[in-house]
Amino acid sequence: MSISDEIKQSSFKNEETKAVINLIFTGNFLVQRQQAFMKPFGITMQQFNVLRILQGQKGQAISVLSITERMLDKMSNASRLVDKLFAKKLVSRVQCKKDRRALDVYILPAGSALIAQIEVHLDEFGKQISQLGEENLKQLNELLDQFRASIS
Amino acid sequence: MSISDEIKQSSFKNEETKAVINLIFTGNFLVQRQQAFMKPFGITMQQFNVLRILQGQKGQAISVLSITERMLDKMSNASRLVDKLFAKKLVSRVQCKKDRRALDVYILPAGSALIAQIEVHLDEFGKQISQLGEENLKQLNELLDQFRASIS
DNA sequence: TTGTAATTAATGTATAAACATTTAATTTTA
DNA sequence: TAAAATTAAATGTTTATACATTAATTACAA
Repeated sequence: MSISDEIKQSSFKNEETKAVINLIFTGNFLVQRQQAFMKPFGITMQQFNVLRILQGQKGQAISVLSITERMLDKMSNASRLVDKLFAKKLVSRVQCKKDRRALDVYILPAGSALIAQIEVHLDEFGKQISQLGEENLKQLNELLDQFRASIS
Repeated sequence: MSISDEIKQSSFKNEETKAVINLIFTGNFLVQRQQAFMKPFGITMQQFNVLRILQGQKGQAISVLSITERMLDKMSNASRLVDKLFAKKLVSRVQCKKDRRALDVYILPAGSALIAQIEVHLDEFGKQISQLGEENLKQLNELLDQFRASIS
């Protein structure tokens, strides 16, 4: 379904406006899909994102600030997200010895297990997308990077 | 800045995963930019979006349901958005005569004026994006439509 | 016609986001 | 070193979001 049909708008002022709307719409679309994926596992997309960041550390600790830097949406509160994950016993956290302001956050085995479980589903999702073809995807990624770069 | 640098992730599992993350990130990026644009005008992006939908009606009335169908984020509550715009005296609403369940929502001159004012800023934004070139933008729009289509 | 289903919008509510402020610890600098 | 500035994380608060439910009206079917 083209963006025109999705939002029932027959024409756009110009290709730039259309791209902006198309990008926001597609981003929302993906967020909603991912949220739906996560829901049965009792976790939000943002929480999953944090878990994945921790997983990427391969056992090393990471501070709340570093988590924020790696998050897709830097506005959301990493401190509270870690809180939620802690409450679910998916992560642990201890005061950093080198800097007592900071927290060392680790993923727990239960967290890793949850990620693994969810990633099976995400792989299915990825397979569908791969229909687009590697070349098209690379081009898309490049255009997205260029797009953001065009905006000061 | 490439998506790798933006979220400090040196590599991605595959091009599909990278595209998903890149799309969500770029969507967020745009939403935040647009919100920042709107803020000085005392309006949110969602509210602006509704105003623009009403503007597109060229004076004709539109129901709350039809507004929802045209919205980028269909989860948000068009009823409450219209409420907010009504409180700001940017739109009017009257019970539809043909179907008393429905509301006829119109944009008021003050609403049109606000849109015009904000669109000057948005045009500046569009100019920056146009650096990408018409062809690239068309390709981007096409890839986005194909991308969504690839997902059942 | 009359009861049932479907549709339109509004409302209730728990949670999350956005953003500012606070607290504690560290770094800088006068 | 002591005061000021900066940094890391937590917290407070207002508003928005997600989702379910409700209320009113209309459409449909027995």
